[in-house]
Amino acid sequence: MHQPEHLKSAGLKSTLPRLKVLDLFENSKERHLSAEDVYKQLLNSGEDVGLATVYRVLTQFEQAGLLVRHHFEGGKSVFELNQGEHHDHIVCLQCNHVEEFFDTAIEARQEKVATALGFAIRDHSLHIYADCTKKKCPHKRRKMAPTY
Amino acid sequence: MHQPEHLKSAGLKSTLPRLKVLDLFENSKERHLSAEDVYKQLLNSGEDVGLATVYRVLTQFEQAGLLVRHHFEGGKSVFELNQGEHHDHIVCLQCNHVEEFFDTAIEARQEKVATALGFAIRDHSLHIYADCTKKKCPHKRRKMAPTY
DNA sequence: TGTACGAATGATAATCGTTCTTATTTGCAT
DNA sequence: ATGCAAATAAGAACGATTATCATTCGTACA
Repeated sequence: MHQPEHLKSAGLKSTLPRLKVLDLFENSKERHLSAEDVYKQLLNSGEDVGLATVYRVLTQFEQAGLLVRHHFEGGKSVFELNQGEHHDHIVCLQCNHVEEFFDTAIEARQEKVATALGFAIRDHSLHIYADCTKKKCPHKRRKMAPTY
Repeated sequence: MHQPEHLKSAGLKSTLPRLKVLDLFENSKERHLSAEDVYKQLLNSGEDVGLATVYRVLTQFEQAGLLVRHHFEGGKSVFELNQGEHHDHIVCLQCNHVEEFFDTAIEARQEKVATALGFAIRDHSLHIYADCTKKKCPHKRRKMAPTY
């Protein structure tokens, strides 16, 4: 477990809540978690964290570059581990599962378009909302609130 | 003024608040308005509408296909007239002005990617957040809350 | 042209995700 | 060990949005 170094190098004290949150993202089945998701999972694991702390920690991790924040439809922020390579998202409308993809052509065209309009891209988000074409959606249907 | 027909054909009674909101979108300088924007502008015009009504009407118009809703960063929904042709958005980080664009290559690649992953696209949103490359941002700086 | 009835409205309470406040606890350098 | 700044938990506060409900309005029909 090399997490304490992650935190230190990010200029953050190595505290229990922070370690737990980081651990959750590194070991959870779902890559994409909302604050509420993180909070509930920690409570279920017997941890005693406050919701406010979860929000604070997630924001700090985002600023430290450990996590990436996404705004899918539905009003709540969703976070995932920052593993360097940028990617876009396709959200299954049946089960809310998130698939990641990266397309060089799309990225390149975005640069071209922005340049043509006189802008320098700082960030972008491309979300595709789609239906599975398979007869039975292979993604496990979620009973709880969508996690994205 | 052919608005009453718009409403009728959408299965909506032609009421004063609805006419006023539609009129605002058709005549406002800004294409992109939030619920709060609409509410304030109507109040400034001397109309006596309730905020709840504005939210209700905007949602109905979205469902009727008269308006399109966008979720830019910042937590609030922004609406614009639905004029048929889909387009994506580039948001100026200096002034929050929204520029629209459409790129066939990007659209095509999205289809390709989705198909390859076994999805049928139902909707998508591409938001580019960028800085103006001109020395002075040509877009009027907003003093009020961002309208996008 | 009036009228009745259901739909639409405005005021306000409630909800949801998130942030702020504050008293208390914790990490860690000394 | 000890002190102090930083971090925490609990809950209040917040902004955007939705729900509730009594009142008003639009319109089909007499």
